[in-house]
Amino acid sequence: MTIAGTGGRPVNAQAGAALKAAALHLIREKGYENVSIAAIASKAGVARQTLYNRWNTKADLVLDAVFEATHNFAAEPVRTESKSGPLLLEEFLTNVFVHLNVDGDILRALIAAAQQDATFQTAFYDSFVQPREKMITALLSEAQARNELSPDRNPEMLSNFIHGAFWYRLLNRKTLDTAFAKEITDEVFRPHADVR
Amino acid sequence: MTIAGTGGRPVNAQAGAALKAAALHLIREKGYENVSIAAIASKAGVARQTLYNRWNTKADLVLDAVFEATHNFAAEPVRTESKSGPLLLEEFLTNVFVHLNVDGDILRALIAAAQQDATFQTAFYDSFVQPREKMITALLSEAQARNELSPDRNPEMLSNFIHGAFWYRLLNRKTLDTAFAKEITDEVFRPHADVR
DNA sequence: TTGATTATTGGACATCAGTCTAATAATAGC
DNA sequence: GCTATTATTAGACTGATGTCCAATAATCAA
Repeated sequence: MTIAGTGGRPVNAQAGAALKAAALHLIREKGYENVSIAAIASKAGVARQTLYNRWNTKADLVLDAVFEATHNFAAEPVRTESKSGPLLLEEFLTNVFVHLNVDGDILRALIAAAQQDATFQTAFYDSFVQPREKMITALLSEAQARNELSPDRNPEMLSNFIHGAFWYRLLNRKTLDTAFAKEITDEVFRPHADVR
Repeated sequence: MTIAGTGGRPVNAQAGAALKAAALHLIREKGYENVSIAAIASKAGVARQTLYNRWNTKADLVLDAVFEATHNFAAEPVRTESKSGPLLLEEFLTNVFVHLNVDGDILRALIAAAQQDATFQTAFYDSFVQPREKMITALLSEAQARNELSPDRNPEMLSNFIHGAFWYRLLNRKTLDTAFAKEITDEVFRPHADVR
């Protein structure tokens, strides 16, 4: 443990921003696998070590970059008196799918990286996956409170199903469109028999 | 295009078997990411090029090896007069989860490899993913024919949901146990209101 | 201005995947 | 036995990741 001394050369914030921008630009152009760390550093006009000073792996950098660039995607759906649970879910999923049709390849690469690097896995889960899981869980719980969903159903489990449904399609490169958003919604909010 | 001539040194079948065995052994011991292709070839007592003569990547080799070693896992469920659709599904999922609790790390690595290599992705999907998807689709279609499932539900979509549910948990390293198999089954076969 | 401290840089280094090549080995047909 | 053919082997080579290091640059405190 070193005690932080005073002074010292300050971190160059521009370098970090340039690295994120370079990474996103190159990866959207050539694809995640075809962009080397050296290429990103070079395009950012920065030494390779500077990148490693900030992130452990390419995945950590890209997670940061894509998170920053798309924080408005898959945002908390805006609740309104007039919007029903099914409508909110369908809109949310449609938004997510729009994002995935743009950056789906990057997300597939990040999911892959998470399988190969336990440290990145928890970072990815905590900062990206888990929050979105909770958004849908909350949405479903509220729908349950409004009696749009049977009280004996488990919002967490349903959120698991919902995310699984489109992860599976994303990872197997099947289409994610509005029709699929509707199918998921219909399945979740399918009219059910009264319990006993 | 070369026309296959007669003669020539025959392929050494033992080399292929030794490579598959070495790969499985090393990977189960050290983990997929910690085993190099050179180490597999070395353990098999074979030149590295011999491995490349048979498979394009480590993933292709391991897919072959794990497929061969576990073809009895996730096998077609045995139908019986007395077994209901829910029971068949729950048993099937329980079997799959037993397998995943043994070789889940390998499958996560293969799913990751599929995201990084389009050629492997189709090989993996065609030989491994798709057949299992169809098993569950068939199981659900039969249940539908026996009126255990409403005719307005879509077995293919449900199979997508089911696989997604446990892929999602597998990829996020959450537990896959008998309780989860039951939860999936209950959700799929949940009593529904009559249509209209 | 000087000294301590921290960031950045450029380069070396080990390891790995994947491609390629020349030499050698094992077969079939003659 | 001889030739054509194909598989195997050992090794070289390129490009990539990740680690390490010494030199230099930029700041604070005195």
